[in-house]
Amino acid sequence: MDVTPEAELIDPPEPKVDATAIQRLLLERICLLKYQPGDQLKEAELAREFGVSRTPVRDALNRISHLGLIVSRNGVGTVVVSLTAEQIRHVYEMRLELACLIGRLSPITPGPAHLAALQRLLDRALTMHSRFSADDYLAINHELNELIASMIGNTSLRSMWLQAYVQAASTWHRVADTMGPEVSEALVKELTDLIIAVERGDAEAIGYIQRVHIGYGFGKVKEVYSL
Amino acid sequence: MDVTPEAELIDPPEPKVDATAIQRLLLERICLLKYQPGDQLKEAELAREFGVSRTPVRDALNRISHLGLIVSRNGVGTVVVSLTAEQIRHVYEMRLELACLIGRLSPITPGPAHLAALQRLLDRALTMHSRFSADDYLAINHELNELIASMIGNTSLRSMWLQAYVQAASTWHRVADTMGPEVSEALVKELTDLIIAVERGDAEAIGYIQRVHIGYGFGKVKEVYSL
DNA sequence: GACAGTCAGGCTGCATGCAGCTTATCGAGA
DNA sequence: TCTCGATAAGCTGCATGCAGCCTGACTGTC
Repeated sequence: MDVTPEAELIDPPEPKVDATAIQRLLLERICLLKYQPGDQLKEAELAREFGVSRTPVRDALNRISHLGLIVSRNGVGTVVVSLTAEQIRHVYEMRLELACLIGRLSPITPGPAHLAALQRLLDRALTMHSRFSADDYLAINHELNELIASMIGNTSLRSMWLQAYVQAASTWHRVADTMGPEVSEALVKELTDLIIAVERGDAEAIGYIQRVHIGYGFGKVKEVYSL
Repeated sequence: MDVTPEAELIDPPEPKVDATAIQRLLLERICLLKYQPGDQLKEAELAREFGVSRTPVRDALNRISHLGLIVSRNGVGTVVVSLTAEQIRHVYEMRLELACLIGRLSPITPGPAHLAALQRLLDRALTMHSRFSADDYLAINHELNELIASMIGNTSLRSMWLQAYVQAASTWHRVADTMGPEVSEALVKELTDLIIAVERGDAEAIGYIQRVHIGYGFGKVKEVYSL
């Protein structure tokens, strides 16, 4: 990991990294399973990686601590924790309910931008379908979720939706190994359904499509965690 | 733990204040309207008050920043922000839905401890009823909400319930002035209903009682904010 | 060989100083 | 008098050093 000063001058990969950027990066890494339960997030190490001091890293860790996905203990370290089986079930049961609220609380009708974004995701999903990759699947799913969030009119619901998504995503590390092309097909079908719903301007359908998809994922999680 | 009398006279009455304690205190002050929108939470000032440096204060502020009730801007300061009328409506609509989920997602049957706590709150509410005080009302309501949260079995729902409560509570500063004995009566009725439900072991009723109460509060908020 | 005690290494929590940004105030010029 | 620019004060963001707490390894003893 030692880098010569010369190499450091040559390799400044992340310009302008502040606490907010670090927060987003850490959360993304958790969702994309770059960090998995048990991994240690050492402040000094992350500070070196981002080329900053420990302070903004600490700030970022504090800001995402409310999600319950990381725990800092004095003298020990900051580790990514795995939700208990009960917590996982609770999060998924909650997501099923939240999905149904998307169409009921201040629904917004998606525009052409949403449709185009969905088309792009569908293209990527179809491309991946020929050669499945868990990482790609997670990335597409991640972007899809943010897109769905942007279609949620109720700001409070949107916040909780994103929160529950991150918590659920953090549990997929044990599912990722068992994932095959069938989840890719399910993703294609989900995106197709969403595109149809958006084309028809059926905002209410979006939530229910999400509910179906979450239920599907819940089933896979149940198997792995024997809930 | 023993302190010399001299030190006790000099020292502030808050021993062992770390970032977690400051976090709880700040949130409580927001819920109890000690801090209102527009107020500045200066790190240095809070640090002096709690007898610590700016660092744990910063950590506490960062941890509660996800609620959207405070905003820090470089060079300006950290201020308590007022939710927009739309956000307030969204939070309340969300709380109405969350209340209905209490009895559906992993309901837990309250025990004698919950009943006793409710009785104590009812006593305090009845005492206050003879001489109304907005501060006392908010304090009782605050403790009641934490008690309700302890009756929510689904951990994810509990977290979101508390989150939505804090956001709603931060908007009551404009309602507090118009509050009179009638809200005290409503609180007494709510507590009475809750006690009856708990005595009957009717866990499902708790959520619906809450929903009624939230709807009542929503009505008052609507008037003040002309939603 | 087993076990308990000790010590060193490493990590987070906290204190403190500096830099950068923003705003308000004051003064000079038109 | 009004306007605009400079300046100073204050706040947050960041860097850095120290203290306290855990843990794991090592060693001396039984």
